[in-house]
Amino acid sequence: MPELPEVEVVRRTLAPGLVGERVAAVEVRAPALREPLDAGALRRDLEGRLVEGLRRRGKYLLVDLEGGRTLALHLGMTGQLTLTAAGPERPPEPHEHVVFRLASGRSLRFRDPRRFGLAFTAATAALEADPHFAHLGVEPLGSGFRGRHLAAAASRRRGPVKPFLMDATVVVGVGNIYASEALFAAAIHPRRSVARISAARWERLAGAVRDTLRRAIEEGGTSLSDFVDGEGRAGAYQVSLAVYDREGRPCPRCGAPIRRFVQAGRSTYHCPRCQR
DNA sequence: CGTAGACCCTGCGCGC
DNA sequence: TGCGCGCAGGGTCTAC
Repeated sequence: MPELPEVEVVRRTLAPGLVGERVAAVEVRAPALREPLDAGALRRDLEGRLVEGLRRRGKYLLVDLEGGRTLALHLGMTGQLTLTAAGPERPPEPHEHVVFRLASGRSLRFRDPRRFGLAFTAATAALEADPHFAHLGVEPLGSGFRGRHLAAAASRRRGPVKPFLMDATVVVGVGNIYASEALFAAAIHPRRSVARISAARWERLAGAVRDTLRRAIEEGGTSLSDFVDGEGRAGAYQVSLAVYDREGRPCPRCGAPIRRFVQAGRSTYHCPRCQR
């Protein structure tokens, strides 16, 4: 579910209610997500501390805390981060694995049924060296992301362009939905070899990735089944999807039926007429 | 070295 | 209605 746009939407909707707040208590209710939760470290690094800022790196949400530590959260496939409303606290729902109680009386809830998510802390100043981040590639919405960057990364690689685009060591944040969507926008076939893409097409693809992600953020993200923002609201970009989850439906550009096939174990959607 | 496949986990929709 | 199967937006590890 959560690719870069969804994580960015969560960041933007959480920031007003979270930044400047103080963490009163941390309750760990499930022992393990993708990695075991270190309840002691979470309490030590968060309790009594002010939240100084909210950032994003790829699909990670970064909560900077007073005292030089940062809480890193990853939503995996089904993760949700929501702030409870002011007033009496509701009891935790199923799959709410971590509850961050705030001094205001509200709380930040981390819910993740499939438990592919992550929650851990690290020194703010040394985040880039953390094994979770050290290998990550460029931010697609940053100034360093151009066709040139993709072409350079591709020169050391083989194989089809769609899994390449989803490789976080190349560029971060592009998951299964937006890889299909960006390739459609750039009119590039997902099976095309990275060795057979011209400089002009790499430039077009980089632009398509940027535009697709930006538009999805503006629309509040894609809610196919369970994505919600920091206030519990669904996104709207699912109605703007051109190809993803639209097998058999007409291509919005030419009307040909959208096709689905499996690539590196994931569903890929494309228009066989528009994408070459 | 790079790529393909299995695997982690729960829930849902579908066909029978 | 109930059951089994396939599939799902993430990433990592192993085997080639």
